[in-house]
Amino acid sequence: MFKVSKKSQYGLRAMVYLAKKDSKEFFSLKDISGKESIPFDFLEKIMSELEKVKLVKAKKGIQGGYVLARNPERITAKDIVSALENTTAVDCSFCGKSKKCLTKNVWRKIDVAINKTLKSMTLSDLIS
Amino acid sequence: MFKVSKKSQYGLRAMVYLAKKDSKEFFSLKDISGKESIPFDFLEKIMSELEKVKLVKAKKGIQGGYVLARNPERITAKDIVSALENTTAVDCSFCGKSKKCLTKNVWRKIDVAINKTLKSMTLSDLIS
DNA sequence: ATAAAGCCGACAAGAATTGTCGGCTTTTAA
DNA sequence: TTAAAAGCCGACAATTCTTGTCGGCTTTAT
Ligand code: FES
Ligand code: FES
Repeated sequence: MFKVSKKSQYGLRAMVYLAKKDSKEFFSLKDISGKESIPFDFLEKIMSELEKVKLVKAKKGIQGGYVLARNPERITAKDIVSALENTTAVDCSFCGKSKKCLTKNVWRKIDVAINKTLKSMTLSDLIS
Repeated sequence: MFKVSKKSQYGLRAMVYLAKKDSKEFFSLKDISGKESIPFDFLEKIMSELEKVKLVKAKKGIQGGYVLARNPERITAKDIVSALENTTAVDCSFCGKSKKCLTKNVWRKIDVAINKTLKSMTLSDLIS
């Protein structure tokens, strides 16, 4: 519970890697997975998801790879994590039955705190 | 990821239930599990863990059950969740290899935010 | 003495996470 | 124009975590 998934760890590390380069150059999965010690096939899925939400651009073929889709200061940790996780913190099957639940507020506040924290950090912040 | 476990949901609900009663009376697993729709056997393990860290007192035999070990205003959501979960938010196998990791700060801040939030709410707050 | 409880350890089912594979398409460079 | 380098995609396998169950034991009030 509240444990950071490998997927998000890998995803954020890969994005920070690209942000550090800060160029129009494309970097391949092979390169990223090697430098960041991320399982190649797993990273492929991760980058594919990040591409679908337009955080990175992909190019096929020789000299292909990935590049950030926008400036590091316009990509937050939340953008990345939200793209990779089904981020519905509380999923309570009892909520329907209980008129006014005294515990829901706890989980809601945690949800808010997590999202606020994630939103407050951009890739640019992380590499500076 | 960052999903609230049933275990903590159940644990907190059970503790709030006891806090609402706010008496020296003992309430049985049967009672709590019935009123809060929590699987009996699962709740038994949960309460047993809460007893081990002295958040509740248990009494065996007829008329036995559980009661809060101290005042609701002296029990925080964090006390309860920490007792039930292995709460090491980040567990990164790459940390050893990377001299200075640019992403660790993200996870550390989230950890802080979660704990601060949990710590800020007592059972007494929740039932008022 | 008996019944109502909690205690404990083992274990089983289910779900989520993590990782792998094979074959496909696109792109570039020789 | 063809071969190699890359990304794309869907399926699936391994592992781990969560959730739940069970049987037998001990303690306690009546
Ligand atoms: S009833 Fe769903 S969180 Fe309380
Ligand atoms: S290397 Fe472990 S969190 Fe970055």
